Amino acid sequence: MITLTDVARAAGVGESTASRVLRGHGSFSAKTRESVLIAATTLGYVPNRIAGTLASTGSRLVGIVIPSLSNIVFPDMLRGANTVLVGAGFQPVIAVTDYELGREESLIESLLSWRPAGVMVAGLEHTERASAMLRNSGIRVAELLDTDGQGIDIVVGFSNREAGRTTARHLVSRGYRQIGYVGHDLNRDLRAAKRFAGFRSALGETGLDLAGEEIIPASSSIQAGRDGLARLLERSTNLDAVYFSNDDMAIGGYFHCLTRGITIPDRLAIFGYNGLDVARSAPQPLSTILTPRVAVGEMGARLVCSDGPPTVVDLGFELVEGATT
Amino acid sequence: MITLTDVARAAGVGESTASRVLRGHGSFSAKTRESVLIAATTLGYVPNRIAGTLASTGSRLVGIVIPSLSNIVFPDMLRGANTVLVGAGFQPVIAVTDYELGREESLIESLLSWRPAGVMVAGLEHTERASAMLRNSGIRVAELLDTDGQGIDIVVGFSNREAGRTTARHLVSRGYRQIGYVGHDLNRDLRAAKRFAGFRSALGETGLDLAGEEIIPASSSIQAGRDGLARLLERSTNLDAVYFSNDDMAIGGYFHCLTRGITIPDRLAIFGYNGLDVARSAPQPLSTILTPRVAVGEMGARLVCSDGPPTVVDLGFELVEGATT
DNA sequence: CCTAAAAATGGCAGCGCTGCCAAAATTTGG
DNA sequence: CCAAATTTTGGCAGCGCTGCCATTTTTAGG
Repeated sequence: MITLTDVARAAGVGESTASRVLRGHGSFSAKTRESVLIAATTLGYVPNRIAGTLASTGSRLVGIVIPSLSNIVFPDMLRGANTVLVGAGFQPVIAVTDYELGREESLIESLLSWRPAGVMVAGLEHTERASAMLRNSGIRVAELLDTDGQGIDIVVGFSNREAGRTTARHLVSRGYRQIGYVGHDLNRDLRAAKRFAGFRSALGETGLDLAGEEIIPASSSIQAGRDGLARLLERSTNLDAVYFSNDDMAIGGYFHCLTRGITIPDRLAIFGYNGLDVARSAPQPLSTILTPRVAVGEMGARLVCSDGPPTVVDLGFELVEGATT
Repeated sequence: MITLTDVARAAGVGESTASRVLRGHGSFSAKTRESVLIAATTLGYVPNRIAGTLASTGSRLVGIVIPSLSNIVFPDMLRGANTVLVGAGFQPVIAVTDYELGREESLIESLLSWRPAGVMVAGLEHTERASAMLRNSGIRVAELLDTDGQGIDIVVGFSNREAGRTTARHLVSRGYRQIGYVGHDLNRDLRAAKRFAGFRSALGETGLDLAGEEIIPASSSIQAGRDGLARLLERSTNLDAVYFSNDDMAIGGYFHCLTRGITIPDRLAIFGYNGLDVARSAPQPLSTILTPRVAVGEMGARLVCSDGPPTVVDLGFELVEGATT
């Protein structure tokens, strides 16, 4: 493997000179520059950032911890973060927790051992030890996609609880009274649980109660939404609206209605969460809450790369009145 | 920052002993183990893998280069790779090229500077220099999701060309004769271009010609498929089937038909590619080619972590007869 | 042409850890 | 109880690079 020393020798200069040329740091003559560059190219030199990082201080790595890659929300956020990070000269290192806090803890530990410049993690809930590690790491920590709780350093997101509340108020104001819920595993998806909690509480404040609920014990999917709604409607025949834990589930519900010839929104209203493309482009655009996922990733990345005091940024959400309520 | 030396001193042992205990390598007494572990915990020691990697040889990093995070195909593949990689003690480092070969080149360069244990990259097409860097890197290189071409080391995927051909033969055997195509930017998505090429050539072999095509210059999306089909049908009114560049596009087309009351498959047949959930769970399951994306990621990761001769693994694909042809 | 200031350069000590090796401690077997 | 075998341990030289500093070369100014 070609090292900087090899390049320096081939170019007939000292290694620190070669290093300066290759990094464009400090001063060197045009002639020197030339010969070093030629030597590097000729030898096919690939710098060793491991060594570079150890020698200097601070890597250009940023750790990103997300629960899943299957739920498009996280790739979306990742995309926003990636754009900003790469633009600022950082490399993302991703870790996927599968919605398990224990795994999150060990992944965070492992990420920190790479001495990243910062860490971005989805959500505010972590194990005691994970929180402690993040707090003591001495690097910037951004917690994303949720503002319902106490953050460590940087928090960028929106209130899931409030999203649930907003949905409930919307449905009630539209005249729906027999409202059901179809959701997925809430023990793992803590943010979906917060939405549901907000939804129930706002519903309660209007004097209403949930007219039925169906929670499937798996992760969210279109098929799960289809099956969930089918089961719910078997039990609760008089529903006039259903709130789904997210758009995937809601689209499944929508498909179920199409299949069964259930008229939307007259016979049944449907409301989702996320504002996915598929929801927007459906024959009847889904009524949903549009979340700024990409923007959260961008803003989180921007803040992680900067310094400043701990910050909370609420990017809000937007209720999209589709054709299903 | 706490170093191994600090831990060793606190535990009253030498640093190599502390290192052995912490890594569970070599031999040490139970008593020593105890005191080192206590010291490490007390001090909140976080190992520095940068230093560790430099001192030993070879990192536990694996670079993954993909064109996009928006197209679910890549997160799917990533998921498969991630599972295997993490299971084998590796950390993925991802880089997103935005379908630009030039950017791919510089990302590969940057990844290699982390001295990864291996690299996984989507596709077989790279710039001259990127190929050279990969070839000379001395590490395992897996090229994924495509087998139509010459690989560098490990190739895991399936033939996109053949997928296109299979689709054409299927449509023809089903009796369709006026077949159109709706696609997205083929200059960037090389694999979609290969499918289209295969499709056309197989169609030609049966004596047929494409009855119309509409290529939108943007990346694929449901809305693009909707708009694309709408435009195509304006021009070519007598089509009996349409092949879409992928399922996102096809679902868009499906939605267009639902909206316009175009009966599927009687008035118009629709065929996609990928086998996405949304396609499978739609009221009329989409006829499509199911690709083993997750398995490709898994297998690629497995091979990248092992040693052995250069290999090509064709994982094939499956034609799923839905309700839209 | 000489001196002072500025620019360019090279040497070398680490960064924190691992791997090697020799030394010390312990166990085994007779 | 002792020698031999085995286990445990610590010292130290790097891994390849950067940052500091001293030295050399060049340029500027008189």
